[in-house]
Amino acid sequence: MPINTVLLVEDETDIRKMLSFSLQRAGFEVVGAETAEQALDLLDGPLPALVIIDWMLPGMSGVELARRLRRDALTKDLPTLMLTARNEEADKLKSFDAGIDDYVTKPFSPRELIARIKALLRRSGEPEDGVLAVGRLSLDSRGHQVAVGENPVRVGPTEFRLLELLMRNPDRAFNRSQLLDRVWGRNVYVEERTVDVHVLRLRRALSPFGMDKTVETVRGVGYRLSPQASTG
Amino acid sequence: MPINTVLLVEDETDIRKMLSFSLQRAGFEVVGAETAEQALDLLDGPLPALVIIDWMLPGMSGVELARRLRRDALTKDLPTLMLTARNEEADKLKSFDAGIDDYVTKPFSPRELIARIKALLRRSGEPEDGVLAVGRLSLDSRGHQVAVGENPVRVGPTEFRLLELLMRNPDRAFNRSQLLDRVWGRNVYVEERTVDVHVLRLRRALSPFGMDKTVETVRGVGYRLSPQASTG
DNA sequence: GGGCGCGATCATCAATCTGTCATAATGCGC
DNA sequence: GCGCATTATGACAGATTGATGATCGCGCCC
Repeated sequence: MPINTVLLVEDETDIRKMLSFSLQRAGFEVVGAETAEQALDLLDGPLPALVIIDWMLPGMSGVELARRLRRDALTKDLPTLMLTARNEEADKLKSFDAGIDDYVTKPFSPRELIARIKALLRRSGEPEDGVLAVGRLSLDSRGHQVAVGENPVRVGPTEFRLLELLMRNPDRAFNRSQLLDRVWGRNVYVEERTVDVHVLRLRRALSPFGMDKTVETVRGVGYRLSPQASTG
Repeated sequence: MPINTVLLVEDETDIRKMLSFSLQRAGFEVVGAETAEQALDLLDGPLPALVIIDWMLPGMSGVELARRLRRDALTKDLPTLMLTARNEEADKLKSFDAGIDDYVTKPFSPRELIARIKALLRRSGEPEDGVLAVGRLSLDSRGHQVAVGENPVRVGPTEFRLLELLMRNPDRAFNRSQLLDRVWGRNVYVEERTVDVHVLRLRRALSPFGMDKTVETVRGVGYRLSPQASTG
């Protein structure tokens, strides 16, 4: 289930097909489910970006499904949108109470639905941008933190930027000049050999976790981050 | 502007008062603005949790205001809700296009409005009851109280807002400029180093409970609240 | 008017980071 | 194995950056 996937839980085949078509036109991947149970099964795999739930479902109701999603830590942040034929205040409140993020009443125009979906996705947008990971090594650029597994790793500012560049470009070798340009900034006069020292310091910080081999020397060229070597 | 504050941009006094009343009953602090311009001024200070915008405003329109909020890095994540007397599809689309998160048509019931507000805040990760918790540390934005376990912690107003921001964004590093913008408000001329002093005072208030390590220094950047370090 | 709480600055001290060098170690071609 | 080229490492002095204590001023309440 790719990132721009929408899980559509709707038992009526016609409506499901129609919606699938509209959603696909708008650039979404659509995965359909006919029942809440089937939806829950699908959610055991990779998560979609959003779940659209029909109010009336055979078996477990849409509201109950929403409630379950909200209860499970894994799915509780999934944006959800309720689809319903009824337009009653009580139903709306019940939906919101179940943790639904938005509520659309049939008949609705596909355009409105798309607009609402986009608004929802914008809000839930990209909360976890900036977390790079290579093997057990992770770097959170927003939080300015490096860790191996659960263990935080202390690195200085320069080593942080260096690692960040390398992690953004795994398996790519940089020569010292490129590293100076991109980590230190252009027009900064620093001896090329200085790079070596910072690579050393970075390796030293990673070595207690056996990840020092991850930053490889490319003789005659420079350095490279190699995901392979992480399983050292 | 405490965290559970709602900024209400509505030029008609009667409606503004009515809504303020409902919102306050529901536990929100309300700050009113009569024009988009006034709202923008207010948003130079500490940010509210949500902005409610009337479609029709004298001067800058509600849609334009929404668009501006979306454009500014500081306010682009603020949940927004549009209030309108019109119920036309085109308007809705225009609103969503301007980055509005939800859209409520007059006449609406206060209950529905509250329900939608709560749904929005839930999505943006805002606890509705105003109690944030990180480890044993808890902060009640409504009651303006901080505690570690059962022990209340005395902190000054500025330290409170600072902690509030950090607790809402755990594991995220802020530089001093961002902290000044979001805690002190924009266009407030305050020395960057002043942040250090308030961080110090905050740590000092937390240290009797061993929670002072929770506010971490990110050298060369600023500060970060780390749930990990709380188990000190 | 005189405490009092709070907030902003400043000066100073301490911790950490940085770039560079000298020297040891290593890899590589022959 | 040899010698050259390249990289790793330890040490260091200066420069940055953060922590801390003290001070000053302001608004408020008695």
